[in-house]
Amino acid sequence: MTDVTETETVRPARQGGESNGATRERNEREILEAAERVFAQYGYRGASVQAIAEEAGLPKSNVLYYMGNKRGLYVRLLERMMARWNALLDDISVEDDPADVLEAFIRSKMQLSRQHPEGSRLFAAEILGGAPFLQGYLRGELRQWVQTRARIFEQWAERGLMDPVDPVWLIFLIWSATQHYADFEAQVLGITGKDEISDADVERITQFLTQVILKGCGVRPASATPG
Amino acid sequence: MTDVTETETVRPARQGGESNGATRERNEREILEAAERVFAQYGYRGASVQAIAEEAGLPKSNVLYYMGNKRGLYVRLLERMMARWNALLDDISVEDDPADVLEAFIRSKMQLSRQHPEGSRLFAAEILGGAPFLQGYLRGELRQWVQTRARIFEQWAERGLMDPVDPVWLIFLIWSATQHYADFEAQVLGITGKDEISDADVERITQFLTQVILKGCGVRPASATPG
DNA sequence: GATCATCCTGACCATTTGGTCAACACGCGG
DNA sequence: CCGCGTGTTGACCAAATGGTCAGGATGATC
Repeated sequence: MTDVTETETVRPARQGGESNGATRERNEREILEAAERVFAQYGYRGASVQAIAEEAGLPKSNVLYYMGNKRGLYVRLLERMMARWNALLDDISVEDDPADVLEAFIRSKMQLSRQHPEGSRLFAAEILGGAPFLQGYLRGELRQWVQTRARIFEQWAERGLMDPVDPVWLIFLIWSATQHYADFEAQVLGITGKDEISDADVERITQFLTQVILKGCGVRPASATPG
Repeated sequence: MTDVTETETVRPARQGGESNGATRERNEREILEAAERVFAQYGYRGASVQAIAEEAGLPKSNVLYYMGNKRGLYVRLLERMMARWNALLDDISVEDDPADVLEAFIRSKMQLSRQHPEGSRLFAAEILGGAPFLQGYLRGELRQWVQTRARIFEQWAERGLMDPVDPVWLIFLIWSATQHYADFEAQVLGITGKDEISDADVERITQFLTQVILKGCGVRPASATPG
């Protein structure tokens, strides 16, 4: 044991102080990202803490140290996703232009799927499995949000600004059409033969959806040149 | 053995002959149904053979006896679902009326989601996880099917029978909108407050989607009264 | 009544699961 | 130098995982 070429084994990334909670912040971020990928791919039951740990490049014990347990980690991810979702649901009014609102709606929803595909898939997997953790959210906040919007759509219809379509199903239509490109990405890629969905594709799809849906419910496109 | 109230312990469902393969048929059907539910809810990794067996009311060993192993059972379910899918994809021609074809497309896809919600969710979960078992199908058969249809849509557009929208994205739009009511059923129920989606609901949704999508891509509704 | 094909299933196995815990590393303020 | 708070992690655990297998049950056929 005189030859000392390998005294310490590997040494962990960083221990002890490192000023403030920088370590915690960094590791938590890493773990959350990894967990989002794994949960999105395998669902809650199918994902293993071990797999998440490997994806994050940490020992399993370390993941548990930061996140407590699997369930807590999962819930935290769901809440983060719901927060992102809520963030883009700003208020609208009857006075707004339907075309503007619908286009913004489609565009922002599309961007959410684009910027957080794993989060989108995580959400989808949760709903697919019967939404065991999100029942409350669906029947509460989200339901309220939908009803508020639906009311406005109805008023637009009364004012002749759009066809009298069922507003709830219209919202579902927009959700499904936009969500599709995150959740069913594998299908989209397989069929189109692409190996990724480019920014340009996203823009074209957004315009396609906007065009078809606005026209489909009788909304006149916003006049780009007023007067 | 004169008093015959409980001679044999419990007695399995049925053993031995039972004429032909009736037992096999019945048990396989039972297992496939149960497995479809469980896989749909938890995904491939998350589903356990034990859970499937309990759902089917059989010992785990029995499930393995009939199905060989988990993977084989899963693949068999996927293939069954693809067969159902293919069954409704009859051929269309450029000479057909776009409105008829699109409406039939939406309606049959909606019915598929309706009649086999678990199968739909199973398929969705598979795609969500990156389609590890369905890569071949997506890049082969399904891709061909989409391209054939797309060609026809383009020809319709050239003939002025519909707007020149991208046909592939139109197909994705219809898929996503219809699939949504199976895959996101929990969300739909949570938000609408219903406890099930009725036949009447399905009919209304079908008509809503038909109306919006046909109008949205400039297809004139089929003239119910010719002349 | 022996043979056979089919069916049934408890016991068992190696591996993986989520989770706990004690031991330890580190820097800082006393 | 001694705690102390924070971070790290291998060893360990009971339970569940997918899968095997031997032993037995049953009815049809010869």
